[in-house]
Amino acid sequence: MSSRKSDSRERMVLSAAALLREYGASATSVDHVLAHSGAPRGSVYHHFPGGRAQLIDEAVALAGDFITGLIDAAMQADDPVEAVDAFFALWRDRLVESGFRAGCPIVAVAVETNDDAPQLARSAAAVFARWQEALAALLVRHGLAEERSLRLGAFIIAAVEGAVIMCRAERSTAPIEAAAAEIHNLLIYALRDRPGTGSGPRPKA
Amino acid sequence: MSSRKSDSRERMVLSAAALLREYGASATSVDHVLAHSGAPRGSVYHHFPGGRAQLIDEAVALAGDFITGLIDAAMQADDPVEAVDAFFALWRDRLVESGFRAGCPIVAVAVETNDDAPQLARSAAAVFARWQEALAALLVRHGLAEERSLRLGAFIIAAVEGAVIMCRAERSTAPIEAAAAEIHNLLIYALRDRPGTGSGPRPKA
DNA sequence: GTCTATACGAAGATAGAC
DNA sequence: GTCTATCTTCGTATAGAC
Repeated sequence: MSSRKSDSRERMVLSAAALLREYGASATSVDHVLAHSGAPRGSVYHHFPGGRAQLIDEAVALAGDFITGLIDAAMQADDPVEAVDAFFALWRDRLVESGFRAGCPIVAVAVETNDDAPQLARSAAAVFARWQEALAALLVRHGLAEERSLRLGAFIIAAVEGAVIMCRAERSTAPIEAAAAEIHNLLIYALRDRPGTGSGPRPKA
Repeated sequence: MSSRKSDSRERMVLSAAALLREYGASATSVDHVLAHSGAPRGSVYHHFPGGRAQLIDEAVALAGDFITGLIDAAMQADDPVEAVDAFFALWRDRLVESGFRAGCPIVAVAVETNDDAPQLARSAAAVFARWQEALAALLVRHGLAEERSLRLGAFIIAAVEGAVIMCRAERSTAPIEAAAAEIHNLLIYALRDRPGTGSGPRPKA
């Protein structure tokens, strides 16, 4: 090639995503990303002419795609209830492994974004929509109506995200385990009531 | 009295809470609070020797108490399902009235807080715990076991908070309405299954 | 693509007068 | 309780050399 491509750019986006997870959007400054990635300061605006906003935006897209992959993998389970259980377990493990420091990078951007960066809110919303569709597709495959499936998809994401915030604040897995157990119950009820099906497994205590 | 007490202090805490709701924790700077409240700059550290952290902390407590009052009022409904429906309606109305600008001030602090202000995470967690207890008390009064009631309390808060974040990002009430409908269903199932009770109302579509 | 240096503004916090 | 002035640090962004 005419010029050797460095990996600074990629490393910066990865670092930004990692910092978003653990420290939030405001704390994900250009300086911190440079320190975390080891990328050279001189090339920041060469790689990201849109400045910090572009960097954060790309980190949201990258983290969103990564988690979408995890969801898609979890949704391969035969039993839809098990699949959603696995989705919750994923987040619980992230919390525990990080000592309750790792939250959701998309939530961080969605919460801290204000009117002067409307693109970031749109990017976050797009990620949520993609996750919702992945969850809804699973439920549709198992016989639920599309409208109900989309509703449950949004609901599951809301429950996970809210629970992750609570777990970080109180440094405990209790909220996400409560959410997982209750979503588990609800899905069993929902799948049991679907047309043309005998009674399925009993809900948990 | 020996010295006339001004209301600058109270106004500053109120302004801080309002700014937390709409713009998040990082954007709730001392300057913005002063501009919003009209309080005099010279007396900030007279009223808040702990500086900005103390101001935010008091705003969390104030906003937390305010919302606790709203929850307690909603919980007075005879039917627990109606009570929780009212709780969701409360948040939905706040979103709509504010043009999807108002989120939850407690979540803002919980998400944006990092290791160098651990007290803020604790304050946020304390508010969540208080809300959880208020919701659980309602369910216990209507016959659910204490453990299940606390679990449902945490779950409902997680669902509300997650849904509010999604609603703000996509500027739509769909996520919180999905959460409200599914929690409604789940509560009907939970109350129907409680010991010594005939079948109650049917779940929504 | 990367370097150093720097401009510019915002934010938290303090000092000392009134 | 309130004022003005100031210090320091941090963060974004740009300039111009290499």
